Amino acid sequence: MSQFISKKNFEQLKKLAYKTIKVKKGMFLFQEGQIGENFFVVLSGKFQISKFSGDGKELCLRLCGPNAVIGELMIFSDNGRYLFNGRALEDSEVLAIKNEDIEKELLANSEFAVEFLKMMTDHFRKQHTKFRDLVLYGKKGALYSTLIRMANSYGVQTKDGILLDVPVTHQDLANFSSTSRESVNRELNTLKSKGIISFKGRKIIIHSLDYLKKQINCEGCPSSYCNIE
Amino acid sequence: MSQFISKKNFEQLKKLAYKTIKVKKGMFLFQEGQIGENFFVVLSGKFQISKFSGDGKELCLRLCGPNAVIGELMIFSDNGRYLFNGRALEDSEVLAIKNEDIEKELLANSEFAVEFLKMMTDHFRKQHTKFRDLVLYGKKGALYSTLIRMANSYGVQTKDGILLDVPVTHQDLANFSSTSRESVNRELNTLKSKGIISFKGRKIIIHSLDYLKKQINCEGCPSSYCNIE
DNA sequence: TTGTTTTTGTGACGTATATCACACGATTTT
DNA sequence: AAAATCGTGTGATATACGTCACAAAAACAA
Repeated sequence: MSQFISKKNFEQLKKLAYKTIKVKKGMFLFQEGQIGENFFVVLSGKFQISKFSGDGKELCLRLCGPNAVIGELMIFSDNGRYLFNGRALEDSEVLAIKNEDIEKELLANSEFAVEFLKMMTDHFRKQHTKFRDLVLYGKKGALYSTLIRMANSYGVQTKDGILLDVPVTHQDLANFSSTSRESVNRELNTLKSKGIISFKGRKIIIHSLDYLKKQINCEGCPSSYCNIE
Repeated sequence: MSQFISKKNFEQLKKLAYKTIKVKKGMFLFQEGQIGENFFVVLSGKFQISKFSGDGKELCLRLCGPNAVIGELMIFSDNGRYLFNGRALEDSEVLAIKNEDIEKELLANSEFAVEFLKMMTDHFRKQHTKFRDLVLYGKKGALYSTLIRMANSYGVQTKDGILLDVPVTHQDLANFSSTSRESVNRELNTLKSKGIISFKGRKIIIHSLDYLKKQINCEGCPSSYCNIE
């Protein structure tokens, strides 16, 4: 998120914080439906942003490390309920900022306003692309989208391909793709047999990101949008 | 859309328009992927907002009549490409407003800014709920969601139930629900056999909106979000 | 009116994918 | 080292849903 905002204004944003919160691994910083008028800047640790579906499954949407802005960007909104869950995957620490303090700053500081609003629209656009992949390209598209995003966020270029240097299980990938563990397993193995990916221990190496992108018409999209953060 | 903004500021918004555009029935006012830095206020007629999926099918998201704001609310964004298609369902007329003129006004007029940003966040939230229904509750959920939204937008309370007083075919409902005409037909007929809905000519009467809402956990959501506009 | 087009209804069938069951290896705990 | 837990792999089966084919009904046009 912070790539969308200049260092100066990001510091300005952090100055608006009124407290820091420590969140233990596994705990929720916020949950969907809760009333809450804060949002948060991650200082350390890692958060998973998700929604629960009717039958109790968890759809994961983002994986957020330091400098990510989480919570909601629902400024000037009356009905301030969180749309998502934010759970710490590790012991973490965040800055909490009140919506109303952002609102005041927006009206007072137009340079900040421009960058903040830009961040907001870019965030929305990012979220939009994720839902698009889920809705318009089905389960397989959602998995491919997840792999591409993880490559953009955690990919390490090696001579062999792009190593997804993050510990994820097939179940995790399933949660990001609204599908089942078994289906992920099968699809990964067919991708492997096609030579698109391979495994190094438990981690995935992507040999042809292009193949994955082509399947979901993800041609032009810059990696600043197309990531998992 | 306009319910989120006061009459005064809505008039202010319209004053920023630099031209009016007539759009013939069936024509696109804008298409996804196109570069475009305008957005539009519908003066007359009706527009359908949609996206095309990989295999050429059309996912419909909104149905917009007079006073709706369409195009994008992507202010301060560099890469101004439309995310959606906007097609006229009838001969229509719109006001065109340049993003940059909104941006200037936002920075100059803080009363306008507050209301406009509120409209923006509410719009995001609305869009979010639509995608949520599509992703988290499957085909059936998407159909139920579409029926509920149409009830909130076009429903007429009669002694018999809520009449959806808008001409829609099963194919239209399928397009709004990312499913097939045949599936819509079957699902509508099972809803009918359960007494949830019935037909009056080609139109649908909903006898138990609650049943539909319960299926997709749509309890608290105010009809200002949960509509098709 | 008659013919044409659009919309709806329904059976048959195929595919995608969820689910269940269980095995196996790897890793962690005791 | 043994036991327990966790992640992965894979077949069998069930289900949801799309597609195809075609018929009937309704709406519209000539």
